[in-house]
Amino acid sequence: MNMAVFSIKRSSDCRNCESRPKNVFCDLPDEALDLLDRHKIVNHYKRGQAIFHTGSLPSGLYCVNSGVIRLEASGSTGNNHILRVVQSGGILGYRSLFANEAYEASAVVHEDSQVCQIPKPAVSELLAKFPAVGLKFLAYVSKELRHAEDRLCGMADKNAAERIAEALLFLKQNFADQTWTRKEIADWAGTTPETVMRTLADFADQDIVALQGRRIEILDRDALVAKANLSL
Amino acid sequence: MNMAVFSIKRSSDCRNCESRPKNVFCDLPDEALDLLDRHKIVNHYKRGQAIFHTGSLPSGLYCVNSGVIRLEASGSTGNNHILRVVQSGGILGYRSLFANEAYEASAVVHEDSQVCQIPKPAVSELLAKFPAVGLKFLAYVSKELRHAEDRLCGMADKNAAERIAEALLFLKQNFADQTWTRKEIADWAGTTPETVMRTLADFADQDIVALQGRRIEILDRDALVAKANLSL
DNA sequence: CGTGTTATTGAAGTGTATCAAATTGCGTGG
DNA sequence: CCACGCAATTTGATACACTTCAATAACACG
Repeated sequence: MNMAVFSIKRSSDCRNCESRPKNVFCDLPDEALDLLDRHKIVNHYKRGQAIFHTGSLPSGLYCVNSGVIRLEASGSTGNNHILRVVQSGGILGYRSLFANEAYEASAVVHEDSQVCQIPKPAVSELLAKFPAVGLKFLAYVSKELRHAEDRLCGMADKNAAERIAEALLFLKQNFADQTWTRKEIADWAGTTPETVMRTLADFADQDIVALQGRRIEILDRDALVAKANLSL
Repeated sequence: MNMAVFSIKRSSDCRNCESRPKNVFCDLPDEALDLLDRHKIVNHYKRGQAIFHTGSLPSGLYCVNSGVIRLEASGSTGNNHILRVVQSGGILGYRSLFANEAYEASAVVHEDSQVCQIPKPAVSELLAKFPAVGLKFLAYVSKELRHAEDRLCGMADKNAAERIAEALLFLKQNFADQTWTRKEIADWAGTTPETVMRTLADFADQDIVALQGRRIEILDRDALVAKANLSL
């Protein structure tokens, strides 16, 4: 919950940013990248730090350079939910900014990260001068909407084991070298750490995963896919 | 499941469309409205008809002129889910079009509707010539994303009664003169018709709602809000 | 005025949360 | 670098909210 940023500096330039080929700014002309360069603020965050908090108003976009960040929404009852997980090439804070709403979730650093903040006025200027960026974002948000609605359906007609299998596939596939606690898996799958544990033990019995301490290794990906009962 | 459209005609013009002030096209210049007018196709659909189906590819946008349309996703187990409900001023098919994906849900007419179809090329032209439209859509999709993620959290840490109370508030508030079956309420709230029934009976006992046959009248809105335990 | 759909109520079964307690593993500071 | 302390894991027992199945009643529609 420490919001302090332990290092602020101007990075060299966006043109050579290794995360750019993977994000919405991938094929911008140099002029646009210069615009970003002039206004961006490079920040470094350590694990556990929050980049922004639920309820506060967005002041710009966050472009993740390196590291991993969780988007967590905290329910009224104290339960947390991991809405999204973002890494190099991902963007944070776009939903609230474009909808002109307060943040619905907090961005918590999962692995030490370098993040560029692009102030709101610079984003506006970018969108005004390069409309193609807006369309890129439109596609990005639209895909995220599908993802959210998919999960919504899954919460309703999948059981805990199916959702946990799905969570394992998602987390391990996209963030292979990260460690995820039982609670984090539960917060993603919409269940409890105990149920995650029992399900993992069950999967281990069937040699689908291997549990070595708190590490989880997927042994039989196909079996896990079958367990997840994916609709798509 | 009848896809036949029982009437096709060109409407007078978008400028005088009574749904426009409520939608993303609200403050477009005349030139843009002319563009829409030249390309749009006005269709009429009857209750139960599908405007598009899960899995098929989008060929344009649908602008709802009048009527009510449900967006239904059918799960693998046969359960349906109502993802969104759209009426005059709403747009359909935008998510798939912008994400360049197949439809994730089917659009089923709930109340006889008049819908304008705007072919994909016309949408592209509109976005290219009037970038502000893209930003409008960006805000629209971003808000929808919040809605979906809100519901996602609700599915995880609310019980059936809370979700049903929420569903009643949503459906009755936005679509006051529509009738909703127990199954439709269940499909929205992520539960079963039986649980909806029992919860409604419970609410009726407490004089929160009145049940007259299959009509539902909300007697005590505040009590229902309390039952829903809204976070926002 | 039938006929199929929706509503309604009951009974039974179970998946999953909850609570609790012991154990393990990890990071931190001495 | 080791030991300590705390957080995460693990397992068990219990409870109950909800689904599921079933059967009757009410309604709406052609």
